[in-house]
Amino acid sequence: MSSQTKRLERLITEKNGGCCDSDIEERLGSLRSHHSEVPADSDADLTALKTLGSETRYDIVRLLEAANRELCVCEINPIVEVSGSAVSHALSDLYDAGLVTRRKDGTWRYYETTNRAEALLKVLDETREGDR
Amino acid sequence: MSSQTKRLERLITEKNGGCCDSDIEERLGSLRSHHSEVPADSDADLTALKTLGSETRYDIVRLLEAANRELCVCEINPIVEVSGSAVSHALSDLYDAGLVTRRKDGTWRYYETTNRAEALLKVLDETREGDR
DNA sequence: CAAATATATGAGTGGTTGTTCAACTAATCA
DNA sequence: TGATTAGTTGAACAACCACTCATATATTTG
Repeated sequence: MSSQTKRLERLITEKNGGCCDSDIEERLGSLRSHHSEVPADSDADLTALKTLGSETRYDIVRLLEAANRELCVCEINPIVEVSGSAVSHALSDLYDAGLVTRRKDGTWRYYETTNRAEALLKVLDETREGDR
Repeated sequence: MSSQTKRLERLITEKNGGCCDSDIEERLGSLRSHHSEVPADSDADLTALKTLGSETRYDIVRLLEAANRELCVCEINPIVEVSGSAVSHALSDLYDAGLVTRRKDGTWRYYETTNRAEALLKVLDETREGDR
């Protein structure tokens, strides 16, 4: 028995007044089944969170959301304090992560937030310091 | 004039048929004001996103959410595939980020998701591949 | 077609992050 | 008090990330 399950045995013993092997298996099985409920494409979730969780990219998405319309790269560039190249990298990452859409118009490129990005920002606004 | 604003001048010229310095200033001012709407504690947002955006920590929060009750560290340890120390680090980070609560009971430590964490997971579930 | 422009992409690099190992604290119990 | 146990913390290090610079692509214009 691993040291991990020994601790669990002790917890069950203390709580239930006793513990046999099947109790441990049952508890572990229950926890594992919870764990397997993790959505199939949790990778997409992780990418979205990771991508939005960097200052430059977060700033850009906030700007797009506040503007409430698609913005040209040349409108974003002068506002964000990194090189044009960094903005381009950031927008590309955001696009790959499903957080912005892209539209070409001649030599201009327009970006706009997706529902997912907007929903995430909304939740952040709504749960600010209102934690349990 | 910076190269950044030259591009913007060209965009306004093409779209409006003309562009003077005040047009550029007006557009820049508008964009800057949008940008300043970024919530005061965007740091907390960034921390939350960054913290939830790592596989181990995301897994733990998903487990806590699915269990729908507080879990002891010794219940989390056998499920997640990293060392107990890594789980402890992860839980500590999640706590600092406002994504889980902590409760001590003798030598045991119980963790549970916060509203913020639950709300974020819910949005991820609701916006999965339903992007615009 | 050549020049200019808007943006994208790749390589390189310093800084950040997630993990493990070892040492530590706090609580229980003999 | 000493031993045991649950969990935390710090140091160290490999892996990863975000930036800049240089270069490339695609579109428009002369």
